Amino acid sequence: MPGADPVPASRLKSMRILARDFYNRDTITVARELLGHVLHHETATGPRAGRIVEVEAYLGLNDLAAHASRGLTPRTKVLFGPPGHAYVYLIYGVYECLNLVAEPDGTAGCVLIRALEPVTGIEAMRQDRPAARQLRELCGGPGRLTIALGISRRHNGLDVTRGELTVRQWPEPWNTEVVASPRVGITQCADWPLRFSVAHSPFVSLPLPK
DNA sequence: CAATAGATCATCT
DNA sequence: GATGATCTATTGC
Repeated sequence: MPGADPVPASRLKSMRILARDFYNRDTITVARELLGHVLHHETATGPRAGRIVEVEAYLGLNDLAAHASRGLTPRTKVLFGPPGHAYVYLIYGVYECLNLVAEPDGTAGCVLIRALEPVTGIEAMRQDRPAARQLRELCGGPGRLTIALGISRRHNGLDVTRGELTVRQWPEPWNTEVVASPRVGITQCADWPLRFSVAHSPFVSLPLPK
């Protein structure tokens, strides 16, 4: 059996959960400040968690790359709702992507979680992602990390300030260099630098920011 | 290492 | 009926 998790379950539970005020701000601030904190899913078979190292901000009506730019529809309802909730959608009929809703109730905005540094439940993640040969591939990509953590559309609309899916504050002070670069895989607003990643982290997804 | 094709379906036109 | 906020395997340089 390989090495133990960097963050054991007991330590995970002692970390404070980010409260709704954290998310009740402009989307870009929320996106940048999410870096370094820990996405935690308490599954039926135990905790799985990873430190957030890469995100993208998706704005409101003026951001044509954002689902919310089409206005209020059944799908985008959660994006226009209160902050601190999960927005999970199916992409290309195959993968699921996790976003965290920002901005006050009534204003759209969300942060796509793009990559994690795995810290808890690594063996369980590997079982669900056999294609990942390297640790860096386990949660390096929005579709990959949802599989690794067991997150799916059944989490859409969930409150992430309590319950099975939360974000926990990294306990130590952390000075990190944040890199801003264009978002991945979009055609509209393709030059807006709304992808934020931890400089020099080996867990950031491809293509690497410039 | 870079480019690309195929998988597959909810959502909106 | 077209279109993706992607991943993987495969091909080609």
